Amino acid sequence: MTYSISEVAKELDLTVYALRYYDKEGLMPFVERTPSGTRLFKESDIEALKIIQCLKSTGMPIKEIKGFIEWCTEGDSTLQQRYDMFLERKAIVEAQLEELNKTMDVINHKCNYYKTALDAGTEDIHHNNKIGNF
Amino acid sequence: MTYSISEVAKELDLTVYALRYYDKEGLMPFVERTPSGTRLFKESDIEALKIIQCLKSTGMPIKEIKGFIEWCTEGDSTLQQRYDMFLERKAIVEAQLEELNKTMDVINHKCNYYKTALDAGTEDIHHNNKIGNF
DNA sequence: ATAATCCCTATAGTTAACTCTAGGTCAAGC
DNA sequence: GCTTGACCTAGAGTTAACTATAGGGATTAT
Repeated sequence: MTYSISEVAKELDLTVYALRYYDKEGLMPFVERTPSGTRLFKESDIEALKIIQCLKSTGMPIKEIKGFIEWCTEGDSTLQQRYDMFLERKAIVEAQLEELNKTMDVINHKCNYYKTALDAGTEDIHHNNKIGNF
Repeated sequence: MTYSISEVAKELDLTVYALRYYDKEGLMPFVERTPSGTRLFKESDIEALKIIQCLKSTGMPIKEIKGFIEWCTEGDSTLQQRYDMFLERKAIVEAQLEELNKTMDVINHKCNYYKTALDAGTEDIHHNNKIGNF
């Protein structure tokens, strides 16, 4: 069973344009074609695209993802590089989580700040501990 | 006590170019100038910039942040909007955290996958449960 | 008093990741 | 056999957020 590019786009919630762009950038060397050139996506291709989306969501640029895909096509000789890459990604995501949690703290503070001000009817309630002009 | 633009840039770990760009985009209407036009940053300005950085880190575009800054200059009549905005940001950050945690799960799976393959010397160890071409 | 070093504005250039258009092919339905 | 709709490529255009350059003014160090 295979899927057309528009079916895959719908499934992964991205555009047909984006998929063709990924292909052009070398992220999909595994996708086969009909004799007339139409892409045929297998189930495993969709799984591969999900990994690509995962890497993208960590902030990895497409050119680096391409490098990873190339390692994959080179077989077992690149296992170490690929392992190291995922360890590095793990560290990056850990840092992002930490950052995002700090951001959440600030946002929560601001929610409380504005809740209090709104209840009081004025921001002046935060007179001296009002920071940063707002 | 005031700070120069380059001192603020160093403190907040961004470039002088970026700070001037933010100013041009209307994010810093509160920063004062010397008679000759040099920006003078107060402690409260730096705190405001930290909030701006926080909002940016949630993925909020600069034009929207500008809207928030404008509300701030309009006083208590915009308290409700500002409160709603932070509630919305909170929801967004919650969703981002959830996404990032899912990403982390996938990355961890891949770390295990490659650790196992590396120990075995070959990716073939994952024969039938190998998904997505890698 | 002059050179170095900071500051300024205005504006042009950069980059990533799409997004869209033009022009064409191909398979299915009427 | 012809229209319709999905597919294709090549290449131009878009957008956000900087980043850099050119040209000039002010302050500090020698």
